[in-house]
Amino acid sequence: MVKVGRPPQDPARQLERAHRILDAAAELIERWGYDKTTIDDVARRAGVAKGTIYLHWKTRDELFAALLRRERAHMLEEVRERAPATLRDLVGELAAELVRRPLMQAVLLGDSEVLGKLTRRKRRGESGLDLGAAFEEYLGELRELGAVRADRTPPEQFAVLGAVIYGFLHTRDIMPEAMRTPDDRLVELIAETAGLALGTGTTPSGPASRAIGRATAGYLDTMVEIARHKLATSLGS
Amino acid sequence: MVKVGRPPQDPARQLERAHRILDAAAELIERWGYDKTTIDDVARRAGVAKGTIYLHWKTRDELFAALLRRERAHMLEEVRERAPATLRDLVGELAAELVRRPLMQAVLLGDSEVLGKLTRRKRRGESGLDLGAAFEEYLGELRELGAVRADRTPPEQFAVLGAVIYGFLHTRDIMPEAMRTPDDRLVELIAETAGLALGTGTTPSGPASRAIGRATAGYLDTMVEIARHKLATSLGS
DNA sequence: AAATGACCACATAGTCTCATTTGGTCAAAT
DNA sequence: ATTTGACCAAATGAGACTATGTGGTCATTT
Repeated sequence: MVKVGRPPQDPARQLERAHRILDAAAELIERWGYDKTTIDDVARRAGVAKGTIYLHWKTRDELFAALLRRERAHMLEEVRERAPATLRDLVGELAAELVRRPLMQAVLLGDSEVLGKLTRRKRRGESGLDLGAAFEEYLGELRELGAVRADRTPPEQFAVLGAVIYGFLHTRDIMPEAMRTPDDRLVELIAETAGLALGTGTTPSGPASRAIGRATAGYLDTMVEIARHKLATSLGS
Repeated sequence: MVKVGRPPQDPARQLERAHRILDAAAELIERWGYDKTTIDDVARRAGVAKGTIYLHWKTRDELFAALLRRERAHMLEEVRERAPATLRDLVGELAAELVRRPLMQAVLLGDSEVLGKLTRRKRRGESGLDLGAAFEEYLGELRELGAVRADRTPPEQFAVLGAVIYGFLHTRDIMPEAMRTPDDRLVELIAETAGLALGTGTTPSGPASRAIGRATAGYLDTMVEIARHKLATSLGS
């Protein structure tokens, strides 16, 4: 009884290859934009044949969806690792990640230079809605803990936060590079503005403070979990 | 000695005609956008011949520049009339005017649907810079009066304000109409956010309060003056 | 002098054709 | 069982030419 055919591959190697392909895609997209990045380019850069890419994803769009999901998952994981304990800090960490992640920024701002034809498709498709729902829930908790103003509904709070983050990031990349606020200062301004706009301005008591930290950690756990799950789906596991 | 030729026209009638032309242009631009609005359309709607328009402005672009300047002057006059006495109220009145003026909003947001090819030209050409300079001066005064936080430079304050206004207005017209915050509530949110983000949170004393009112009125006077002057230039006087 | 609208140069939109590129498949190689 | 790259249909782009529409002018009219 002799063995025939090639033995099955190590799934870990396959995953590693998927990530290598995504790395290649990320570099190319950041440099040339979605429209001008071809599957052949990606394959060449990743050191695999074109067909191999189609072993992982059925279409070009799915490849890029996976890329964006991975980016989001990494971003959220990074934020969670920094363990922000308040809304203000959470926003700060989020902003800090955003300014160093061109892809996430492009998605947030709907930058057609980078996203090309898929500019308007992914926007409210997923990030918008369930990210919004979970966040509003989190805001509700904070409100009961007296950590955010009670004179606005959670959807309004969410709108405020969205406007602040969106506004700062967009004006940033409209500005002539010369007179641009340095990134780290910008992040501070975003965090502080969000804190002032949403917070109550009072210092919470010890127990309340711990509860706030727990709520924030919980929110991040949820988000990371969702992001990871969606990523896993996109990597075909 | 007999009179020859046609008697000179009443300058007041000419001005009235210029405004009629601008009215026509405004309606058409708001409806069809800059690119799709032709001089012929404007002439027909205003009830004058095409050549007449060129008696007022040398090029199409100058006509539209005049239109935008008139709009801005009207907006600022309106705001001044409401006599806001604090930064918060100033922002509120400004926002209220913006949400009801599609053209100003288009300029602020760089809406290419409306502005077409001239999207990126007028932006930092004038509104951006000298509006910015005068505003930063005003912020400096408020700061010395203890009405705004001293932990940020005026350019930073300006950036914050820009981001807030920009962010709210942009997210507003991205949103599906259904789940949009009502305009009046949105204006409140903008004003309040700006107040919280820039203000010191303290209630100023009587004299300080009056000084703040005076500074605000002074700023508006300056802006109205500049706007009127530029408008006058654009109407060929 | 003031106003007009026929007129022109020119940019843009449309159409057709031909050459190249690209997403996706699959028989062959390992 | 995996991986590959030659292969194909379909999309995209380049080129050449025409039709249309538009900003701006100016001889003519009032």
